[in-house]
Amino acid sequence: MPNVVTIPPNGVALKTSRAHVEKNRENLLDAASKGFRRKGFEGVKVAELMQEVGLTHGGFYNYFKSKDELAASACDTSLKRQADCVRAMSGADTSVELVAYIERYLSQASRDAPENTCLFPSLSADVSRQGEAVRTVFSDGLRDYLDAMGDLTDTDRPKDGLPHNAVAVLSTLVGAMVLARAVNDRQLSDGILYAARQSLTRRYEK
Amino acid sequence: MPNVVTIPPNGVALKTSRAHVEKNRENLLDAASKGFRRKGFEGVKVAELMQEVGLTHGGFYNYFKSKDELAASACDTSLKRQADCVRAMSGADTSVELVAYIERYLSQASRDAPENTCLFPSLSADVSRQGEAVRTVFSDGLRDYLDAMGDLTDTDRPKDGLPHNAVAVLSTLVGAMVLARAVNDRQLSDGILYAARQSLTRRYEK
DNA sequence: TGTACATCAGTGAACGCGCGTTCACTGATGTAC
DNA sequence: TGTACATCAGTGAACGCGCGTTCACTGATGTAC
Repeated sequence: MPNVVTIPPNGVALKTSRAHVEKNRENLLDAASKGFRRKGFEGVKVAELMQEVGLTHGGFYNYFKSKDELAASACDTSLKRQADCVRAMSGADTSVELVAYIERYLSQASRDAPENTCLFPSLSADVSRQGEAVRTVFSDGLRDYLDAMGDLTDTDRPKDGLPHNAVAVLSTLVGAMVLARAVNDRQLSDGILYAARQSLTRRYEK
Repeated sequence: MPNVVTIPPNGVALKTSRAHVEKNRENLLDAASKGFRRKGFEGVKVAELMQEVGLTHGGFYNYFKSKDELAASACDTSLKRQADCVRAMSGADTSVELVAYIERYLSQASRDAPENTCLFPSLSADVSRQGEAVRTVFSDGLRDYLDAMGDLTDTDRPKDGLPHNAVAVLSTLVGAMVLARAVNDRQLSDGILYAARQSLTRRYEK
């Protein structure tokens, strides 16, 4: 039964097949982004992915030219969302929001749910071994993210340069999470998160 | 011509075949460690690796039970070397040595030569998706490394706990390097290294 | 509004390649006597 | 010291599996008239 969604994911019956296709594409990008973050680029299999969104593997190429193109698209979408999320924090008290962000970022919950959290710790190493398309998307996304974070961390920053504090903060966040995830030993992992959290929040509290 | 090394790598003729085997094993571990750091675990192929040390693929299993076991052994060896390297720094002026270490760690040369530098940025993400053997080796290695670095960064530290400053420093080092390597854009990459370097050295200079 | 046709999402078998691993075999090394 | 034998590093063909990608085909959708 092609082109039929019995129980549409969003609870609303899909009117046209064009909307249906669009929805499938979104589901694919979403499932891919989650999969990539949890399992890495090579850990995501095209056939599995298609099954996840209720299709068979052959149809994949109606949506993307290749797995590489999917990777680039999925990264692009997720990176944009991330940067927007940071930008949305430029509220009243940036210090409070920043500290909250740091604590959420380096929480045990985030460590255990890479598929729902920041791309940088889970995918950066993979990206460095990917093709130019993915790397370019990633570079743009990172620039954008740092720019957004710079509004919180770098009060007087150079016009064209990088927000240095944002770089330092993100580096610590990413490094701590990367190490905490690699480690086998719960106590060590928790300790790494805790120490990094302390170091960062001490700098930005009040 | 098995068991014959015409031009021994170290310039000294190998006396016995037992020494020969030992040498091959060392070469394998070394080549594997370098390969893993540059190309990731999946990027290293058994056949290529064996060719690199002048053997054919079939012989691999005389040395290791599996590719996984190689990964664990290679990580173990390299991690021990790393920690020793940090321990060797506990000289007269720790501050100077630490700053020099940071600057070397976050240099462009290090970024461009992952195969010769710290395992953590290049392999941590991979390790989190590896089997328990590798992860345990990695955890032990990281603990050891942090302990060594703690002697430089944490003057009064808790007996059994983690050296917090060491965790913070290493996190920043790792995160910055991971991001700098992922990025496609030379200028952005250099900027990340520079900003992270500044942030860290400012903290430990004098 | 109804009909004929083109388009295209979706299917699943098949392809082709890469790669970890196995295995029968070779020949050198080292040892027992 | 010399000889016979066991051991084992090394070889390369072959296996088996997984996976990205292709392709011929189906049938529903959407459009032209």
